[in-house]
Amino acid sequence: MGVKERRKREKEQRRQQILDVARELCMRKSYFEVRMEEIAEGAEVAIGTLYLYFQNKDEIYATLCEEGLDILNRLIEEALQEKKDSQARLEAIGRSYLTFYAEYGSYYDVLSFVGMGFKQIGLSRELETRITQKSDAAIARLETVVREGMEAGEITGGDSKEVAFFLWGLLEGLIFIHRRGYMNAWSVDLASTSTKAMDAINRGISG
Amino acid sequence: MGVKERRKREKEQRRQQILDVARELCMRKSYFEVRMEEIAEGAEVAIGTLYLYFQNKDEIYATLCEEGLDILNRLIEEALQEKKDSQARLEAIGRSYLTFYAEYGSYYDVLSFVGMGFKQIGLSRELETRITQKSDAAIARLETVVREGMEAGEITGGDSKEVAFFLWGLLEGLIFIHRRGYMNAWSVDLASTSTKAMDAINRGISG
Amino acid sequence: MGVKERRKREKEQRRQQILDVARELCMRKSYFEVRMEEIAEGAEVAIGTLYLYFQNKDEIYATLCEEGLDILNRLIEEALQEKKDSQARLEAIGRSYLTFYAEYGSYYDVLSFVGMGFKQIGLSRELETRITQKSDAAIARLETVVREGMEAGEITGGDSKEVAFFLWGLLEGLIFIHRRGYMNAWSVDLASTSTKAMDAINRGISG
Amino acid sequence: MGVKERRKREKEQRRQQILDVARELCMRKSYFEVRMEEIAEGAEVAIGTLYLYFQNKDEIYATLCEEGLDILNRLIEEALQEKKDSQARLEAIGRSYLTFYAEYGSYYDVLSFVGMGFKQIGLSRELETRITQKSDAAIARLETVVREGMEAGEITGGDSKEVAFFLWGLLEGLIFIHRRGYMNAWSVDLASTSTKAMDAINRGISG
DNA sequence: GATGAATGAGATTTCATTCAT
DNA sequence: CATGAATGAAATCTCATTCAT
Repeated sequence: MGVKERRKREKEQRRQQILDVARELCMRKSYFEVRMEEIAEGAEVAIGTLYLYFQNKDEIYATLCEEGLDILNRLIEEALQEKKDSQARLEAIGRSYLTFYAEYGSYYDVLSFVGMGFKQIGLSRELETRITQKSDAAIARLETVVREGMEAGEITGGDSKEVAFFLWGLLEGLIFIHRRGYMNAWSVDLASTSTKAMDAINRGISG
Repeated sequence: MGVKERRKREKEQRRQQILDVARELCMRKSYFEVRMEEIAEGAEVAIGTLYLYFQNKDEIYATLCEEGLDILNRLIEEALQEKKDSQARLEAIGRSYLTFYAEYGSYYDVLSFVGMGFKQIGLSRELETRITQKSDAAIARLETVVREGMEAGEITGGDSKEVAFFLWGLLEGLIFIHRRGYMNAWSVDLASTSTKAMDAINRGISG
Repeated sequence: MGVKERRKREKEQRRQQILDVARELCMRKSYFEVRMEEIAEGAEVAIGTLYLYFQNKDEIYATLCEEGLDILNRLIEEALQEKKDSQARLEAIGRSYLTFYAEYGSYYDVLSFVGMGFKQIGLSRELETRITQKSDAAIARLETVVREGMEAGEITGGDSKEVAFFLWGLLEGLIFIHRRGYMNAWSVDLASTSTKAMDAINRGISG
Repeated sequence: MGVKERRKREKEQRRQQILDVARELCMRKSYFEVRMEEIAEGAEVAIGTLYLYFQNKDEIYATLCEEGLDILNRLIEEALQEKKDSQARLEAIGRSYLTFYAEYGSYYDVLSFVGMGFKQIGLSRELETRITQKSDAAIARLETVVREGMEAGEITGGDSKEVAFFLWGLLEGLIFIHRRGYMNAWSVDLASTSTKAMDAINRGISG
């Protein structure tokens, strides 16, 4: 009985090991440049073993996306606990996203390809659906906060979806720029810049 | 006499034809997925011909980047003509970027890889330098406008570089999100959203 | 247990198979004309398999050179056993070289490019060093025999290196001529000619 | 009338120019590495022009061989003038060959491929015949000298063809070794070594 | 005669995936 | 379950030769 359990646990561990290595590699190079052999080597398994845990290379990638979205959604949910004020709630979401980028940067890089390259990546419909759902969940959460803020009269700006999108866009863009090295090149600090940006936006949309 | 001229014209046309096809393909797939054979087929030339016009695949890609940056910088410069007010100038730059994305979207996609994948792409130092310079020029232009606005007391927010970066980040992020299809999925309009975002930001940073 | 052993043996066999085919082809055409595809076909493996055993085409070629030099050096060493007289020793070396050409002719052809084309061939420094060393070993052996003969008063002619080189040159040249078909065209026999040449030289240099 | 002549002269000059460049290049790299474009550039003509003067790449190569053989035969003929003694005549031929290598080294490299690679090179039968004939002429001349020496009792060694071949082989081999850089590596001088070799051989075959 | 842009077959090399053990 | 050698399609790039001007 215990044997079966141990087997299952070991299997899950090995699966995670593979994902860990793949994520690490996707952080350093483009997905297209990561080779299955590298993943196998890093995870200390044979190439063939990768195919016991994942249907193909794309599924590994998609699984990373899913994991990343899970983390992001969890971070957002945690950050929203006990925050009543709309401004504070928005700021909490923003901070979650920056934390996600800072602490789970390898997931971020993977995720930034979602949607872009997915038309070309062969994925099981099931996995694609899950990713789309989780992706939507994050946006939906943000939009809800904005809408509630508007209903409470704490936020102005008309359409809650539009406001949600430009808040998201601001963060996404800052990270995009940082990731590509422009901030370092110009000696600009991401944390400071995003704080100021959030403040400015908050002033601009406060009711 | 005219023969030489015509030859030169034809050569330039064919070069453009190759770039047009390459740009179109880079828009639909990742750079890594575009094959030289496809470009050749699309441009109706033999594969070898591509190598008469460009040293290798990377040079084609880099040339696209350079062209894109030239267009963007021109659009920005044109938009800034006759705008005296800082708010108007910032808005003009923002609109230039959106126009660039709308009208030259295929360039945008190519450019969004700049910095990201460049470490892996083998480019002549000369070309790489040109691209970096042109990339910096766009940022520098934005920062100058912000700084002048601060000096004129029309803009607040402390560091001009930080403000410039979050303005850029906002636009970059909105386009990023739009490009990945989220706006369409949520029935959100890019133009409307970005106008509102710029307004909010302007309110937030106006002195 | 036996499985591992058998695998190793099979791998070595396949490696030899590839080298055999490559050597055969290098014998019939110039190295530059031999295509990887031909080698693969001849060895009845896929092209990709070649790259499992050798880093690239040049390494296959270099390995052939190394193998050839090993055989040559072994033949020379064997031939020198139990020969006390300088004349006999020189003759033994000469005969070794002719044997090498006769029995391992395919190696000879490969080796005759060493030094000539090597500047153009991209080799690992390690392999290049090994080849140079083994190449030098053969010459050094010959020179030693000549020098010892001079010290024993059995050989005259002044400089041992010069004498060693012209002995080597004689053999090299005879084989060169034979290999190019001139001897057959003129109905001249290599064995007979080289015996006479060695005799004449021996008379010319005997103390 | 003069126009036609000038045209013909110019054409011959251009042909020579092409051959000069090709020879120079064949000296520095293997024939297979020399590109038609390089030859065209060096000769300051268009690629297409090469094909007005030669049917294909191989014909350029073969023409170089032919020219080389012409020079060699002329040198030998000149050297044999007024030499009565067999020893002197043989020495004269040897010296011719060394001179040929020293002064027309670029031809030598080209010639050393004759016979070796010719099966693979597509040549007009006419040109191939001419080359074979000229190649044979050099050997025949040597053999004649040896035979006359034997008839005069100045040379011993049995078969004149065999003796001729080992004399030729000696020179060929020494140059072969020198050309591949071994003599330089071992600080051995070609001129000195070949003089000693000829002396030794002469002693060995003198009647 | 001269040009040189264009061709396209063919070379080397890579890597996701399979399958016999 | 795990292995990893083998596969072979596909990618980039080269270069002798042609042909319209």
